[in-house]
Amino acid sequence: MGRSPCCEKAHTNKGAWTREEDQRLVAYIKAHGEGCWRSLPKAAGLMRCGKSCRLRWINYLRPDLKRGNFTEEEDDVIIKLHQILGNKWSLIAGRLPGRTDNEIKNYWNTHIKRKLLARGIDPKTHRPLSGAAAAAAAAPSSRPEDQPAVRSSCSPETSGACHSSDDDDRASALHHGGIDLNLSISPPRETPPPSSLPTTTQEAEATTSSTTVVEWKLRTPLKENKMYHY
DNA sequence: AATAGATCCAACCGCCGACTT
DNA sequence: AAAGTCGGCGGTTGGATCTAT
Repeated sequence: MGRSPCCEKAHTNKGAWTREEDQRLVAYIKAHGEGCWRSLPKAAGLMRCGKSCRLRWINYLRPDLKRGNFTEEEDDVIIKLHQILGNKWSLIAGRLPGRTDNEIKNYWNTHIKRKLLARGIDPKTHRPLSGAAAAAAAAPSSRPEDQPAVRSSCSPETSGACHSSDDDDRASALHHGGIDLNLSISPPRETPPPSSLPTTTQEAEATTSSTTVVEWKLRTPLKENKMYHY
């Protein structure tokens, strides 16, 4: 069946959000709450697609976001959950308060894949790599991006079946992988726990209240929010 | 200092399932 | 039952930034 576009593309902004747009979106959601994303842009005076507003709010402006570098503990949780759930980033994010699916997905693709390869573990199956592959992955000069299976873990022709085959592998991976699966999964929480440690002074201040977080985000130029892990 | 290549991540795209008409 | 709407998800991309030469 045909499907109409989610918005009038000719009259919507695209690309990076401006501070003013952020302010409008935050102000609107503060006043009216989340929901009805389709009508939100017009109501909030934004020339944006509703989907774009939702994404911006969920991935960046939401006051309960943790932000900052991932901890070793979070790394382990992500790895273990990925072994069980596969690329179900939203489910994984649901177990990591303050983290978004997009953030975890990016972090997986840029850091954890590499980390697992360095350990000689296939990030897709969580099984030990074959000898040659492991050697290649462990070689200092070989970056994970150079491994075809890494850049596109699911080829276009297999993407549909990607998860199911993963799921098949996953059960046996529980026995073959070198990962401790003693993971106690707590129910998803609505708000971040008090132990959500900020990683910067700014964040430490920001975590004092949701409002403060939003205000800090709006004060801070977009690119200064970028965090690198060198 | 210049610049080419590598890396990171915010944002977009298209698809899907649930729900409504 | 069919068609349309909407929110949500995962994959991908483009541009900014960093690093190496």
